[in-house]
Amino acid sequence: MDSMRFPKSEKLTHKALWEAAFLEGKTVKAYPLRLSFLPAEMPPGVRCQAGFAVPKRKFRNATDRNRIKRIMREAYRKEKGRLFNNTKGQYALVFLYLGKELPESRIVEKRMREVLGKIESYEEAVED
RNA sequence: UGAGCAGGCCGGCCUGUCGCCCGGGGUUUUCCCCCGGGAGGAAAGUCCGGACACCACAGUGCAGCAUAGCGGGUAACGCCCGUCCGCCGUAAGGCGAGGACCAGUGCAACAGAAAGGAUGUACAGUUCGGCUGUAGUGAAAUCAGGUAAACUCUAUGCGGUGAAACGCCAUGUAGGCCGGCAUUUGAAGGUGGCACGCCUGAGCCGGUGGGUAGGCGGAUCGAGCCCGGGAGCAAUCCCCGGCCUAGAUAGAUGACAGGUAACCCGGCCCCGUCCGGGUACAGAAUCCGGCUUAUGGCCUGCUUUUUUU
Repeated sequence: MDSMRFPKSEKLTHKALWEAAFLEGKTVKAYPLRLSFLPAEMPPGVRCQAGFAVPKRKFRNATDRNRIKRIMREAYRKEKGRLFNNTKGQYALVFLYLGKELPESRIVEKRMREVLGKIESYEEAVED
């Protein structure tokens, strides 16, 4: 199973798509994470593209922002397999960190699981 | 040993699991596998100086800005080294916008009658004129002095923009139609804070209609690093040999677990080869040389001295 990988093709790099997902996408929260997701057409072989953001206002040092983004990325990398198995759609995902302090990895992983689960609920509601 | 001064060095290491970026190789559409490399001393602030790119290989004048003993180093500097002077410190050492107030203008606390078109009080002198002297305040009293991180003057230097530069490819700021103005006696545009000057030069302006998308280069070999020798008080320079050392672009260089060194904090009927917890400041973005600021620790030399033995 190669679902633990997170190659460049699964990174949300397209600026316009990022803006669209952030501003127009559905938003779900599991503090300290906020996820905005938008159904979007993906390149062949890619299910979803994910981007991670930490507000500069709350974390002035680039090292802190980098560390939080890395922790979020690791959590997504570990948990995305479940999402791919339980959903069908293709999405652009933007994760925003809402906390004010440096997080612990296991808490972020737990919240990541919750927030991805809400996409599954969303798909079920749309199908009905 | 205490207190202090100067300089240098390090910025954890090991193992495992899962990952990211670049290069090379295998397989060669993909998928996947192997090997190698992958943040800092400040990468930071963006405060100076350059390289590089475009505008005239950036020219003249004005304005503006910067620098300021003397000598040297350097690609260059507001940096560095040496030295004189001044100030601070017992000292080791540290600090200094340290040119000019015989060009002009301005400013000046307290004291004092008065600090620039002054002349009060007391006493004395007198050519009887606020004319002269003394006392008194002050650094200075018609004798002038201080001050330029006051304007200013002198000398020297500085053109502008800044990798979102710039070049190439792609592109609906295109192509088409209508009207007007121009084609060397020149439309229009470029350049700078301004005026000149210089350059491009056959298109330009208005209307109509039409709503897209970015990618690649620049870009990692350079005033480069290391060892040794030489010149010099030193900064630094020269020579021989060796080395290749991050290149992302919503931005890689990581996450987790377990050991361990050093240091810090806390604990103890037990003060140790103990137990528990923690890991400074901080993330390359075109590249160099500096400065400044943030920060954990180690080492060396020096000063002082009775603070201790």
